[in-house]
Amino acid sequence: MDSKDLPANILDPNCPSRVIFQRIGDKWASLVIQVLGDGPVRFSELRKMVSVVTPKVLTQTLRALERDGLITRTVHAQVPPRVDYQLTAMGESLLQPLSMLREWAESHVPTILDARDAYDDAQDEALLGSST
Amino acid sequence: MDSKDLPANILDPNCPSRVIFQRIGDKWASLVIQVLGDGPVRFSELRKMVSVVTPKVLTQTLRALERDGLITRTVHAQVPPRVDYQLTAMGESLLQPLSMLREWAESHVPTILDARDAYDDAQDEALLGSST
DNA sequence: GACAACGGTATCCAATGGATACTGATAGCT
DNA sequence: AGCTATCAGTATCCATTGGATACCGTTGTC
Repeated sequence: MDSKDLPANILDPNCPSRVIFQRIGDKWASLVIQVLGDGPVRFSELRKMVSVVTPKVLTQTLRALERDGLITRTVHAQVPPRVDYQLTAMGESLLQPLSMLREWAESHVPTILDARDAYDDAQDEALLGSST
Repeated sequence: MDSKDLPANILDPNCPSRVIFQRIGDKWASLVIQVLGDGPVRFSELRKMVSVVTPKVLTQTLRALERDGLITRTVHAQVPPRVDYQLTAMGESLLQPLSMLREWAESHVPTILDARDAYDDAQDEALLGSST
């Protein structure tokens, strides 16, 4: 069997769902969306809340999210400028799946840290053993 | 208020949950885990199923997942060699949150593609307008 | 003894991410 | 009038990562 029996396949590199899946998994995008879950936030606030992201990368992330229709960008004609970012309805629909992931991550922190320690110790021993 | 009233905070760059959250969001890791959801798979099979990933990057991904205790690596003493990768119990517990994300991605493909087209068209027009 | 199968490494180059400095408009202070 | 601060970004440069490709070691088969 091949991948034909899967529906809208994320495993197919030509399937747009894969691209979208990876946009969600982007290092900063998912954090931004979760921050915006509480309402509109302006650029400088986002920078503080999603620490530590450089302005260039934050801009890239926001543009990508805007392009995909997950957030809106509202410029207020003021000086100094004020730009608000806000989730769209589609963006909000991402909050729940994302928060499940976040909960998973938070609840498995200790187990994973233990696994890392054990793995690293095993590596160290293997190295020591091979040199003696 | 600051971030103190959030529990195990993903937004805090010093919190391990953030690192773990981003490992899950890794471009290849999440795909590998979903492929392994159906049972153990050997290296070369993984390469085919998670197309298109280079061996170097696949190895990096697998080592990282192994280190975090999400998968196990089993070497069979054969020639040619056979190495199976398999989810641990913790790895399996990730399947459900991941599949929710996958379902979200798959179901929103058309909307997002439309949003992209609209955005790109608007950009094009803005460019044309500014040059005339 | 050449070749194929498998699970990787090694090497090199391109793309991405990140640190830092800077811009442009204006309001407020001195 | 000039200096400074605020804000939302750009511009520039460098480090890290990701990716393409070639190659390796082992052993069974021809």
